[in-house]
Amino acid sequence: MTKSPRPTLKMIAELCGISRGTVDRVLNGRGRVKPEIARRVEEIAKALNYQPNTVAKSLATQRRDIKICAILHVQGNLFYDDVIKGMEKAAGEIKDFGISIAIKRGANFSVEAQLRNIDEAVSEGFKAIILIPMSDERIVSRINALAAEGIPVVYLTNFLDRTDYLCYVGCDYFKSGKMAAELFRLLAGDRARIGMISPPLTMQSIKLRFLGLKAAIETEYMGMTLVEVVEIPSDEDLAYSLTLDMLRKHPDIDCLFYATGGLVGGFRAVKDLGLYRKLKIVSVDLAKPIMEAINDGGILATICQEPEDQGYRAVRIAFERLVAHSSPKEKNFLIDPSIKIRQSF
Amino acid sequence: MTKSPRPTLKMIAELCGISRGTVDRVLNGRGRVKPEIARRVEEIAKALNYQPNTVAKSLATQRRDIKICAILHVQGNLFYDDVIKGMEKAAGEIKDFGISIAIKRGANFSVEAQLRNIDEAVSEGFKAIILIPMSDERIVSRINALAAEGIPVVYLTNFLDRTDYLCYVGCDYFKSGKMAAELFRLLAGDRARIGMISPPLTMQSIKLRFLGLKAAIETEYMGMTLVEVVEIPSDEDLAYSLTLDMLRKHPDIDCLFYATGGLVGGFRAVKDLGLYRKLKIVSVDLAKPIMEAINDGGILATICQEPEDQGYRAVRIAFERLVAHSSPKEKNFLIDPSIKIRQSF
DNA sequence: CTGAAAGCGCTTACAG
DNA sequence: CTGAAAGCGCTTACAG
Repeated sequence: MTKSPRPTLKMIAELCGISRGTVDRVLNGRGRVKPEIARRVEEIAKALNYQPNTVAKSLATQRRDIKICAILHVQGNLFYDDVIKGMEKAAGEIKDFGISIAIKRGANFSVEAQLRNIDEAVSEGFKAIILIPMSDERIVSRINALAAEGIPVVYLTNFLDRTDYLCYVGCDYFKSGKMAAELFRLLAGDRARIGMISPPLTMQSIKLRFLGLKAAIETEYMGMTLVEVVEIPSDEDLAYSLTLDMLRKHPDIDCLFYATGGLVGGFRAVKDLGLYRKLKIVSVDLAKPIMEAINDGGILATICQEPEDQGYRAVRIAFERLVAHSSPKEKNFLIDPSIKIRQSF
Repeated sequence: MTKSPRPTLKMIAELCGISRGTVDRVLNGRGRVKPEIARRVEEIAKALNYQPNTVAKSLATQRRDIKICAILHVQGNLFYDDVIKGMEKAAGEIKDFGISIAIKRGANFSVEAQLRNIDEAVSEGFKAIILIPMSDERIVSRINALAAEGIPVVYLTNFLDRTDYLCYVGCDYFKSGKMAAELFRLLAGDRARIGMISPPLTMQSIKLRFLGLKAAIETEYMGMTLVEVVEIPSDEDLAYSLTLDMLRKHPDIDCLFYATGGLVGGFRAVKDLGLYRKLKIVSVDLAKPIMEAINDGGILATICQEPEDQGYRAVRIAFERLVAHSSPKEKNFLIDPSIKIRQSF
């Protein structure tokens, strides 16, 4: 949307009466330039509002293959497949810039595996890392070491306090908790009585969702009750017995917020109690049993976190950092949760 | 995600024992090459799976500014502001490719203005056009003429039959109609009685939404009734009187699908009848009165069409055509409708 | 500390 | 019909 010819390195060099190499050194902080010259170059660059041409930049550096590493831990739902789909889409867009992306997968929720993957990525010369960080002290200090080595880190989905990172890309979990409250109001009325089944609240992101729901109930939906919150990992048998226990203990529960795996077991419990399609159930994400239950009327809505979009964004942000040395406008890139219902598919 | 060095024009030239210029002529169809040479070049290119480097391509053609024109007609809601926001985002990403984008706005729903804008764009040398086409014979033939001149057209939001276009980017309106049906089931039960207020059904896209709702009711929600459909433009006074008429005539209506502007007038009618917050109202898009009514509990949900995403996509598709000469994988790029509720904001 | 030159992978006059 | 050369805007050894 500009008209006048965009300023180039060459123009600056001519205006300063020096060579392009020197201008390049100044503007890219490659050192060894006489201070007064450096100052002059910077002035002129600013006066012209010089913006380096990223296309030319990339072409010039094309010989060395710059690599981004995405480190994911495996999980048993469609989530990561979609994240990867988004990453691959972005990869296609940036490959002509001489930037490629590799994906490393570690064992499910293993801190050791994640540390190992990070070490590998560094020794293999990756220039940026995309990571779903485990909430662990060792990861925290490893991340900060990365920052010191000049390797930018983009967090995906989960967030780590007290670390030096480039950007966090993830769903607005707090909001998704609040949205669950509103959904229950729409489905069951102002006095909904909610049972929540959640993954362990140790992960920052998971906890935020719970806090969102809680905050909404305490401040805006005061007629509603959060009857009980049960934390379970995605284990079908545990899900069965814990869901059963909760519903037996609280026959007044009319809403279930199923924010984790273990849905097959959970549904067995709901059915055994004759509550299937009676309880208003809202879930999270899009695993296969969720899709089936939505079609079947067992789940009324699910709150998704747009995994494909997350994967795509994370790569684009790392890319822009690498190619234009630019940091994202927002330190936290929060993707809006989206509500899916039966006809959404 | 490839390993072996990517083939270049130069490699092909060397393998064929000819110059890069000639290879370029063959691969870009610039003509005047001896057939047997052309054949050989094409063979080798295919064998190597040669993909031109778009970054280099763009740098080479940077001297001439390639322009994309987006032709919108003004409308009184936030929709176009968001579309433009998305376009500007894409514009930022592609400016270093030497491609810029300009936006022309015509009078609201004026076929003449749209034709004029198209003519202007052509004579000003735009290389691609993004357009919200009016459903009109003159537009149809003008579009087809564009195609003949080699100017690709990307449709936004609305779609035109029997035309030669590059891609259609828009919301899946049929699906959004079906989603409305499911929302009413969730909000009012299996026997919901729905009144629909829609913009004139002449626009393809608007009609699809209506058809989606109708189809859902006829095939899946057979207990529900579509009591009446009233078509009104976004005129507050008309909206008032027509909404009033409809609700008086059909006191059994318990759901309102407000798929157009004129909401301020419409709400006045609803309030005058004492039905505010009693009727289950679902709307479409995100104008200001909609936001207010959602916060107020007057509207329970609104089905949005992600205008920013649409604008962004349209530009990227035009861009990819211009720079890589590639057509999008899908002729129709349907963006999923998204459901927004009170806590979504 | 600085400049001249070659190169990234393509396109484009120009000459023949 | 074809090739040699210059150029797009940057980076990178290399020489001094």
